[in-house]
Amino acid sequence: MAVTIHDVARRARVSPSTVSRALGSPELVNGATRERVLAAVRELGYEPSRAARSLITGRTGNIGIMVPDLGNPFFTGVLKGVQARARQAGLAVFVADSDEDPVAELALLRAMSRQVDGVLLCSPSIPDGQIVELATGTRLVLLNRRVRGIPAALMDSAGGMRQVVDHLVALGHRRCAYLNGPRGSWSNRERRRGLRAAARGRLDLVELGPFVPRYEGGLQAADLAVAAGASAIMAYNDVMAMGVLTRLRDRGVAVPAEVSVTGFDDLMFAAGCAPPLTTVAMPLDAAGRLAVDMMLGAISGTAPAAGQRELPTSLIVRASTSPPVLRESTNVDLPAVTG
Amino acid sequence: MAVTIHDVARRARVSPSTVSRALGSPELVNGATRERVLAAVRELGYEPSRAARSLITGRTGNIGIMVPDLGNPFFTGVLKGVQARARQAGLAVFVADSDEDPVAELALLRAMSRQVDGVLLCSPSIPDGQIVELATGTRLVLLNRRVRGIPAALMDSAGGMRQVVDHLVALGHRRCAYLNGPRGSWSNRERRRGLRAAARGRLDLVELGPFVPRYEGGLQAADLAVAAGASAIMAYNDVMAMGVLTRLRDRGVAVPAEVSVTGFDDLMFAAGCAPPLTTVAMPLDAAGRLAVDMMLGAISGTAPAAGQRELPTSLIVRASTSPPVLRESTNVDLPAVTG
DNA sequence: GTGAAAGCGCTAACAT
DNA sequence: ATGTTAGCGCTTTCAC
Repeated sequence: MAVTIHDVARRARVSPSTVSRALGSPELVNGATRERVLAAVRELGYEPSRAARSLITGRTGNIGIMVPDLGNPFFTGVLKGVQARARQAGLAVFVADSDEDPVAELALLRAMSRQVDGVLLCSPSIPDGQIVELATGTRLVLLNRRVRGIPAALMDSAGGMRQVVDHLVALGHRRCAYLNGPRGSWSNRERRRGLRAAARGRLDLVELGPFVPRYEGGLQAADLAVAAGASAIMAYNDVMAMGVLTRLRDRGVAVPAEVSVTGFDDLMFAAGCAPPLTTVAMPLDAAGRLAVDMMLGAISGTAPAAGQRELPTSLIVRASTSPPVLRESTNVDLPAVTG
Repeated sequence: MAVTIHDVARRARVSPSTVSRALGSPELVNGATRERVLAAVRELGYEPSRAARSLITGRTGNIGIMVPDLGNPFFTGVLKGVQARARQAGLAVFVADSDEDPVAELALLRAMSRQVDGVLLCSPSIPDGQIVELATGTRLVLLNRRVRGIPAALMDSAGGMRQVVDHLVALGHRRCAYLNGPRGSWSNRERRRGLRAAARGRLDLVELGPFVPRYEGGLQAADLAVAAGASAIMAYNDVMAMGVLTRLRDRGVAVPAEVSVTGFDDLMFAAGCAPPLTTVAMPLDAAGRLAVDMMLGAISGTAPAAGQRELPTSLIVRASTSPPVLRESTNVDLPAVTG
């Protein structure tokens, strides 16, 4: 078996409580004794049992994070920030992937709840009511989702969408398509909300979808957007935008000359695709860290439990957007030729 | 406080031991009693404390996974498989991101060791000796790395590289560049090993680098490869290959007409970049699952502790490779014009 | 088939 | 400043 506090105590010729104190509240023990204890700890390679400790303190030193898909760089970006901040705070991180299955999600959450001090929840799709219910049994901090009364680390998606619209309007676009993400998604609702507000009276907005928020969804959506006569296509996220770019290229539609395309998220490859994608950068890492900080506050009881903090987003302009020159001239010429 | 086994016992009018048995070894308790207990469990929403349980059983029901970078889709791909299989087995997963820092890695491993039954280690860079040492104190399963005597879930990188070489040779390439990944990386050694073995006598091989295995590394490497007169560029991984594609496009070098490019890993965007990338698919998910299975075997003590299993890889041919036609003709023409 | 008792490794009163 | 005691919630002998 592993070395216990008794082994250390025996070796340092003190009682177990002194060892415990030397480790947890060093100021309470005599300097010389402390040295002896610490030496014994080092020699034996002693590491306290978290299980035993948590049994008595009621705290585990662990937090959990639940995400819908570990294959999605959006969530792993957040996870990376969570992990980094948790490490600094001496917390270990449980990760659970619900695979977008709400039933599995609830089960995982239940199983997790007993061995964490709180859980960070990335769940775009489960209903508000269930989240509220969950929050009664488990300390919860929401990520990228706003529910009344539950603390949350948010990213200003609506603001990001507004920046996209401002950009396209400034370029001269008048008729634009939005490719909706999943129907129940909070992110999609937010993005669409910001979009509609910004577009009102300035932009002829065609809403398409919902589509699956993947490459395939983009392939499918591209044709619909072209058929709708949009001079710019705003995709729900970068992955869909990639699909759009591919499909347009295959059909011989020039980007951005004939159609402009925007994404959302600024994933790593957004800079590297062809053409480089104009998109909205989300502060994933910062949001992850913020969520942990809020959790830390909630655990220690110092912070107001229900704060919601929102991080700014920013438009990254690259080469996939331009004024709608060629298409405008096509529109103008064609009637002339035909008529 | 949360509901304990005593609460359930009182409600079901039995002793705590009976509750424990009803949950853990149902066959040992009378049918009617069991029903009563299970009902009480349900009504109270009882969830056993893992901490208390592990204190006595010596098992935690947790496993840990250590990766060098959660921002890298390669590792999150593995993580996804790990998570899925662990969930099936009723294990919870701790995740730690060492951020490629060997010192942090050791510290995290130590901190983790007491609260997991074993750890899955993805560590391309720490020395073999340290891994062996680690394995004495902690149950270890290696991922994508082979160290004598330590169980491991492997992917046949060398075989993947051989397929790349076969493909390029078949297309008629004779002079190819390999862009090395990080110097100390086990993956890079394996890929290079497979490459050299396959290239011997068939290919004029130019080795460049090491480069940082990122987009920027590819940008940098592309120029060197072109200068070296290679008709095909084999990148250490897809992310570097993306950088290569971008740089070549910016310089007006046609892919694959003038230069063929290959990647490694078959990340999601490899199909969506321009041109779609010929690359080697790694069984990330399967490797993650396999590693958990091996861990399960090691924990239950049934499996031979030091097995190493290797999963096959497969070449995915897309549009970034072709016979070196244009370049050949350029080579032929240019001297004629100049001379 | 069920209950009583002991103890896993640790911390937090309470003594000294 | 240090030791003693009790018990966190659970499983597991050992009786019955």
